[in-house]
Amino acid sequence: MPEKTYDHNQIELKWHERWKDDALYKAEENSSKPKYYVLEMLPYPSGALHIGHIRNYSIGDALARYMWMRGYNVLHPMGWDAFGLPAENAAIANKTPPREWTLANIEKMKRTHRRFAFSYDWDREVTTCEPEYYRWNQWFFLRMLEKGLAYRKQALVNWCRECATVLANEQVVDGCCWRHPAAPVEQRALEQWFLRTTAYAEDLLRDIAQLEGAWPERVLTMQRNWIGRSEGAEVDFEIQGYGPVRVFTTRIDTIYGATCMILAPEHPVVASRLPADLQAQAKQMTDARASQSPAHAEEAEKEGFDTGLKAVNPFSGEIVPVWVGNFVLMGYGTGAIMAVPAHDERDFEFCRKYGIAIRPVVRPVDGELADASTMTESWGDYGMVENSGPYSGMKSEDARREMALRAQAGNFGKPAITYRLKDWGVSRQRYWGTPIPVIHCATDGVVPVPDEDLPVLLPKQIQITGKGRSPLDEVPEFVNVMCPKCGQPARRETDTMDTFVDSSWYFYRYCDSKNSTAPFDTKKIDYWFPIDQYIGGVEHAILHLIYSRFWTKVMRDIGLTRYDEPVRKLFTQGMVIRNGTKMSKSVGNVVPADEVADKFGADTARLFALFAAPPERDVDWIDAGVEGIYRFLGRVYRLATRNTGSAGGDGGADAAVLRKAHQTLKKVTDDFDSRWHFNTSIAAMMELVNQLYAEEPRISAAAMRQAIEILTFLLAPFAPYLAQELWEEQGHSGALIRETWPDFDADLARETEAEIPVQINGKIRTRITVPAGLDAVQLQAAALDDDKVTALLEGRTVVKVIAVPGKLLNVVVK
RNA sequence: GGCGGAAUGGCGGAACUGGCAGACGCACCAGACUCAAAAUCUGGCGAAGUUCACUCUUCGUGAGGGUUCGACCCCCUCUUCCGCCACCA
Repeated sequence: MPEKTYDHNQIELKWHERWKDDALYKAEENSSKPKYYVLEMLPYPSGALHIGHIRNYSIGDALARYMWMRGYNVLHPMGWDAFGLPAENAAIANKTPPREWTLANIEKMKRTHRRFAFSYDWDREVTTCEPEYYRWNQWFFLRMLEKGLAYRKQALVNWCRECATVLANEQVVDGCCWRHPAAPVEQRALEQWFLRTTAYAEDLLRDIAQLEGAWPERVLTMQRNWIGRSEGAEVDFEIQGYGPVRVFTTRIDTIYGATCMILAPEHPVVASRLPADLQAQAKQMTDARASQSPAHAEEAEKEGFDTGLKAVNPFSGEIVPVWVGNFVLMGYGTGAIMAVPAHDERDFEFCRKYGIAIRPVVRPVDGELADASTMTESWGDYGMVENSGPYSGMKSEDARREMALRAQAGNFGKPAITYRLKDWGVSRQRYWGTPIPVIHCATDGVVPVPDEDLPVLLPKQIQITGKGRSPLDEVPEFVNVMCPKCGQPARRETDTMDTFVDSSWYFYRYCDSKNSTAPFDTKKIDYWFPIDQYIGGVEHAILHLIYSRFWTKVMRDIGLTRYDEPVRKLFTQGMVIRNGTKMSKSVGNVVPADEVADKFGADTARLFALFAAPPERDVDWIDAGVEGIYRFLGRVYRLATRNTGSAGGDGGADAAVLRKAHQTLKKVTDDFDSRWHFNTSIAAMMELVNQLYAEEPRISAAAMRQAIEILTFLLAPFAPYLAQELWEEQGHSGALIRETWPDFDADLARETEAEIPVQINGKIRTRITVPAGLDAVQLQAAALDDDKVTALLEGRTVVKVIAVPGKLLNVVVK
C-alpha cells in the first residue's frame, strides 16, 4: 500500500469546512470552570495580514488552546489592529471610503483567519468601525465632556502637507511624516479636542505598582518615564509693567542664584508685550524648532535675546532681566523658567554665551562655594544653601520644602508637581473614525449631541479633497444640523476621533458585544476581567497601553467597572525582521500570510513562527527555514498514518520510546506553564519523532500508538489541523480540542541509568555509566571504582572530590 | 546624554538554578532508492592537530581581567549592535 503524503491543503480545507459553523471553543457564559481571558494586540499597524501577525496569533492561539485543554473557560478574541488600522492604511492607499473597505476587509479576514485560528470565530460582529461601536465611543466622549475630561483648545499640531492631515506625535518620525520621510512636518495652530489624561497622571503612575512583576519591567520603565513626574514648586516672578509670571522649578532652593528669567518663544508675554521685531525673532525660533529633527534637539545651539523687560525675584527682591530662549518649552511646566546658571547645565550654557551673571548659592556639604569667575560647569547636586537670606545654612532638601511653603504662605507660589505626560489630542481631520458628537451653535456654543441621537455616523459618500480640511466639511447633509438646544441652524463638528480611542476599550466590548443599552454589562465584565494575558508588540508600550489604562480608570470612576487596571499579565513579543528592517507594510518587506499558508499551510506557518526564536525575541524571517517545519509535519503525518494498525515491531525499544514520549510531554507542559519557549518545545517534539523513526522496527504497535497519541496532543496547540487529522486517523471522532491535556507519567519518564562526565581538575576526561538516582557518596564510589578513572588517577594525590548527583563528578588532584 | 536589552558554528537558535557548549532546524557534504531528477530514508557537519582505524589532544560562547573544584551563566573594565526616551527646568 502506498504511503500517504502530507497534503496540508486537503487537511486544512477539510477541517476548515467542518468547523465553519461550530465555534469549537467559544467561551461559555456562567461556566463553573476557571476563566482565562487571553488577548492579542497585533505587532504592527501595517495593513494586511502578514507573517508578523501570524507570530502574534501563534503565541496567543497556542496558549488559548492549551489553557482550554487544561480545563479553563477561555475567551480569546482577535486583536484590534486587524480591524482598525488596516482600514486607515488602505483608505489612504486606495482613496476609498474606509467603511466599505473595512467591511470588505473583514470578510477577507474572516476567510484568512479561519485558516490560522479557528478561535477567532468569537463575536465577529465586534469591530471598531461598526455603528454600535461608534455609538459607545461617542457615549464615552459625552461622559468625559460632562466631567471636564474632554475639552477643546487651540493647539499646535503636526501637519503633513503630503497627507493633508494632522498627525499624531507618534506618527512623526525624525521630524517627518512616517509615510513621507522627505516631508518635514509643519506645526499648525488648530482647534483640537483633548482628553484630559493628565488628570490621571498620578493614578497611572501609582498603579504601575500593581503591574510590577506581571508586566515586563521595560514597559513599566517606559511608562514611568513617559509620565515623567517631577516634584518641585511654582513661583511667581513679577514682570514690571505686566504682572506675575509663574515659573516651575525642581530646585527652588537655588532661587537666590537666579540671575535671569527665560521665557519660551511661544509664551503669552512675547505676543502681548514685545515689539514686532522681537516677536518675529521668537517666531523664527519656533519655526526652527518645528523643522528641526527631534533627534538632534539637544545638540542645537542655545539661542535667545533680551526682551528688555525686568522681573522681580520674589525671595531676594532682586531685579533680573527677562530673556526669551529657544530651549524653554511651552509645553512643559509653565513655559517660563528662572535661570540658575550656577546649578543647571542648560542655564549655565545659555548665560555664559550671553554674559549673564553666574552666582553659586549651593555648596557641597563638606566643600566650599564655587567661585563664579572660575566655574567651567554648573554644579547640580544637593548640598548646603548659602547666600540665600534666611535660608542660608540649610540643606537643599530642607530649603526646597521651606521655600515652597513660604511661597504658598505669601501667595506667590506653591509646592507643585509637573508631569511630562500631556493631554491626549484625539481630533483627527480624517474621513474615518468615530465622529466627535458635538454641534457648534452660534448662540449656544458647543452643544453635545443628546444621547438618544447617537450614533453620529459618517456619511456614505465622501469626496477626498486633500484640501487640508476634513472631507466631512464638504458634505452639507452631515454638517448642517439644527442646534439641539435652540433649534436654530448650526454646524456639526467634523473632527473624528483618533482610532486609539477604539482600541482603548474594545476588549470590554468583546465580553458583551451585542449590548444595545450600554457599552457593556458590568456583570459580564466582572466574570472575565481583568484580562489574564495580553500579548503584543512592545511598540504599544507608551501609546495603546497608556490609553487603555486611562480609559479603564475613567470607566471605573463613572461606575462601569471595578478595576484599576485592565490587564493582569502582559507579554511583549519580538518583532519579525526581514533584511535588517522590521516588517511593515510601509517599508514593503512583508511576507504575506496568504502566500505562506497556501504554499505550506497554516499549521506550518504558525509552527515556524514559534520555532524560529523564543517569542520575546526578534526573529529574522528566512523563507528557507519554513521547509524544515513542513518536512517535520510530513514526517509526523507519515509516521502516524502508517502506524494505525495492529502490526508493529518486537517491542525492544518500548521502554526507551515511552520514556522519551513522557519526557517530551513534561517538557512541553513545563514550557507552557513557565517560560513559553515554544522553540524548545517544538525541538523536543522533533527529537521524539526522530527517535520514533530510528526505533520504529523495535517498537510494538501498542507503544507506538501511545507515543503517537501523546505527540498528537502536543501538536494540538500549535498545529490544530494536523493534530485533529491525526486524532481522526487514530480512530477518534470528536474534536481533539475538547479532550483533556494529558498528565505525564513520572514513572515512565524516569531514566534508569545516567551517563556522568568525570572531570579531573575541571577538565572532562571520561564518562561513566551508572544507575540513575545515585547520591553523591554512591556516585563518588562508583567513579573511583571505574577502571578508566583509576588509570587516570594513577600516581596522583586526590585532594578533593566534588560529586553532583545526576550531573557530574570532579576530582581535584595534585 | 539617560534608561533598558543583546553578542554562542556558514545561518536561526539550545544549554531552565554555576555542572557534558553547540539540542533542534536551515544550509552544505556523502550514501541508499531511482534510467534520471524531485521527494523520501540513512550518515557526516565548531576550529586545529593526531591515528590504518576505534580514537586522542589542544583551542573555542564579542575583548581583557577576576571569583570558583568548575563560568556562555556571577563580578569589574571595555567594544559593538538594537530598542525607547531625550534641552522636561
